[in-house]
Amino acid sequence: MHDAKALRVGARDDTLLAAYLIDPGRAEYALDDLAAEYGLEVVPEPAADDETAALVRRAAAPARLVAPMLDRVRERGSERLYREIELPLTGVLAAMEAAGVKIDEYRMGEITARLADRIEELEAKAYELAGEEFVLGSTQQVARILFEKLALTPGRKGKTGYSTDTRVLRTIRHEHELVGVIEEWRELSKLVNTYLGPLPSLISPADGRLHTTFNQTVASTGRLSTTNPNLQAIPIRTELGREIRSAFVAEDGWRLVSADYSQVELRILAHVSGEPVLKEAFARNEDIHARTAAEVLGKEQATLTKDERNVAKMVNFGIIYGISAFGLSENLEIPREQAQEYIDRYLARFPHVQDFIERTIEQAARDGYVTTLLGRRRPVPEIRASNRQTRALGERLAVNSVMQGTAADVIKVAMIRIHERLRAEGRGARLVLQVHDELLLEVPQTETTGVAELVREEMCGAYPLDPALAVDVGYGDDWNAAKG
DNA sequence: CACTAGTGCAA
DNA sequence: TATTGCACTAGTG
Repeated sequence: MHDAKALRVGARDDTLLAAYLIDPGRAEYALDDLAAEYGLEVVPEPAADDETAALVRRAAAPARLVAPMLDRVRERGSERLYREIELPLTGVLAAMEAAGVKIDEYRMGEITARLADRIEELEAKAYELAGEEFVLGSTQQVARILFEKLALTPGRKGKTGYSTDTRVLRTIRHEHELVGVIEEWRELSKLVNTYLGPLPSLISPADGRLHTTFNQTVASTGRLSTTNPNLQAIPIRTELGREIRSAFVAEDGWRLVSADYSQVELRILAHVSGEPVLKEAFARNEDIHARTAAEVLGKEQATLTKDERNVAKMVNFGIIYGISAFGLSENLEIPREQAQEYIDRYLARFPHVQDFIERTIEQAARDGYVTTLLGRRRPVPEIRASNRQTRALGERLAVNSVMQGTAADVIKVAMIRIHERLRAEGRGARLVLQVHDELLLEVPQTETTGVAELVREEMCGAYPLDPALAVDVGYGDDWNAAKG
C-alpha cells in the first residue's frame, strides 16, 4: 500500500501532463494515440483497480514521445501553462499527499456511535410504518412501498421506475410519516457509509494521518480531483456535516488556515465579459446575489426577501453552468416560462454577459474549442453535433469551461507560489488540501497570522483580474472552525 | 467479479 | 434538459 503510493508519486510524468493539455477529456488515450502514431508499443490497459500496473504503463511512455508532444502543446498555445503551472504543480501535489491531514478518530467514533443507534431506531420505525420489512437502501423497494403499497403521489420517473430522490420525498413528506423516516435514514446512512466509517480506516499507521490522492489529469476543465478518499466532498451544508468536518483537525501546537476565493467564477465572468454592472458591483464589494436580484427584479436591494435573493443566486449558478430555461425551472421548481423570464431579464440587465456567451459559442463552433485566460484549451466537439440536445450541451460546456477552467488555472498559480514562498521563508506551514476555490494549510501556531497574510497575498495576486480577486481567510483548531 | 442505475456529497 | 468530480448500495449478468 505504502509502496504503491510512493511509486505513484514518483511516476507522475511529463508526457501524461502534456497529453492532458492536448486533450483534457482523455489524457490517457491521447497518450496512447500518439504512441501508436510513432510506432511505439502500447502497454495494454490494466484492470481499473490495478494501480501498480497503471503506474508501470504510464512510466512506460518512452522518452522519445516527449518532444513531439511538447510540439503539440506549443501549437496549442499551452506551453507556458505546461512549463510554469502543470509541471511545477506536480511537486506541490506530491508534498500535499505526503503531508496528509489529521483526523480526530475519537471524535468521529463518538458521532458514529450516536448515529448508529438512531439508524437502528429509524429502521424499526420504517418497518412498523410500512407494515413489512424491506431494504431501506433499495430505491426499487422504497418506490414499491411508497407508490404502490401506500399509494403516495409519485413524482418523476427514471429508467427503472419512480424516482425516490430527495426532492421527490420532500414534496410528499406531508403525506405519510414514513417519508420523513426514510429521509432521515438516507441522510444518516450516507454520512456513516461514506465518511464516518471509511475515513478512520484509511488513516495511515505510519503517521496517523489521512492521505488523499490528487488527480492532475482527470477533469476536462483543468480542475484537480481527489480519490481514495475524495477529500473534496467532505460535508458542510448540514449541522451533522459540519460536525464531521470538525473532526479534521490540526496537530497539537498547530492550526488549520482556510482561504477561499470569493465568487471567483463570477469575478472571472465580469473580467472576460467586461460587464460594467458586474464589475461595479464587485468593486463596491456588494452582495453579488442581492445585486443580481435587484437588477433582475427591479427592486432596491434593501427591500429584497430571502427567496428573491435565492432566485438570483440560482440564476448566477445557471449563468456559470451554461444556462437553460429548463434547468433553471427544475432547480427553482418554477414553470419554464417563469425561468425564461428571469433569464431574459438577466441578459437585458447584463448585456455584456450576453455578448460574451454569444461570442464564446460562436468561437467554439468555429474553432472546435475554447480557451482559458491562461491558455488552457478545452475541445468541445459536441458543439458541432447534429443532435440538437448534444449541440446545446456543447454550448453550455463552452461557456462553463472558460470560467471553471480559468478558476482552476488561477488557484494552481497560487498553490505554486505559496508552496515556494513557505519554503523560501523557512516556514513550517504546509499546504494540505485544495478544494477547487479553497486552500487548507496546517500552520505552526506561532506562524498563524503571518502565513494567513502570505496566503491571502499570493491568492489575490495570482492573476491581475478586473475586478480583482478576493479571498476570505480564517483559522482554527479544526476545518469547520477555520471556515467560520 | 464487472458493470449500470440511482442517489448524494463537494465546489 | 444547468458544470466538474467520487463513492456508496442495490441489482444484474
